[in-house]
Amino acid sequence: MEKKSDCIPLFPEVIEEVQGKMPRQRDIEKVSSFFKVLGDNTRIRILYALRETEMCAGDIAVLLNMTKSAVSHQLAVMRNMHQVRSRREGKNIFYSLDDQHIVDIIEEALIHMTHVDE
Amino acid sequence: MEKKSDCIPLFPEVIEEVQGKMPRQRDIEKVSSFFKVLGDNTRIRILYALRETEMCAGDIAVLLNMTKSAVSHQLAVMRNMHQVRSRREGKNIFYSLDDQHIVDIIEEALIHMTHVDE
DNA sequence: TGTTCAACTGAGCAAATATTCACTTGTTAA
DNA sequence: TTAACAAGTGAATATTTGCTCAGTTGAACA
Repeated sequence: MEKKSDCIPLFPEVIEEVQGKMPRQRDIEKVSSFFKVLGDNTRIRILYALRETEMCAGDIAVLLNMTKSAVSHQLAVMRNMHQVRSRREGKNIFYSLDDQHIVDIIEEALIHMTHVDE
Repeated sequence: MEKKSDCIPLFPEVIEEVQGKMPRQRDIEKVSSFFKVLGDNTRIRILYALRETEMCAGDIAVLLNMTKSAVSHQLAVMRNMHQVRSRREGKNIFYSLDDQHIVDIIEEALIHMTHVDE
């Protein structure tokens, strides 16, 4: 691997120790990808909507005042990340949160943010 | 507010009820901004490094094999979001995680992601 | 005071990404 | 089978954003 950093190590032993305790790049990538999907206004609004009840795609678009295409694209992203799941019923496709884990995360985030003044 | 959605409400009563339970846009913005900062490979690596110990900016750059400028920019973003804090000691500036909350979040995320097969 | 070094910062650029637009798919009912 | 409608999709566009480059700031020490 080529050297890109323009810094001289100040505490090489610290760097080495931390180096050894870093998670695998593969796992880090998973974590940041997961958070990246949460880091968008539209997608977070969809999650907070689905926290209340399942909804069909078109109604989500109405709720968020967006086109169904834009919503569809975002739902696909969230489905790939297993944050939402879908179920077809006739012409409609209903979306809901994929599991309890995602509920916990957005619930806790909201509590934290609401209580942070600024 | 202008109408942008190209969909006809299928369950207007559901939409209205969810509408009433949505968090304030202000809070939603805070949450998504917070996650957006977590949704980057470089920044997540910095957080996992600081989980072990405080480090000075240059050593973080060496650890991640990046320029100090690139790291500095990201540290500024994270400092603004209160995810890391800094402390000057002579010519060095040491960075550490801002509070226990951020530790919990990245800890739980890692556990979750590590256990998700794919 | 002047030099050195760690770190920060603003402007610019290249890559990533959210939305739009036009079109396709899949289902229901006439 | 055809019409109507909900939803998905690919390409194009516009915006966001991470990194580089060049220069600045602040602290230690000769």
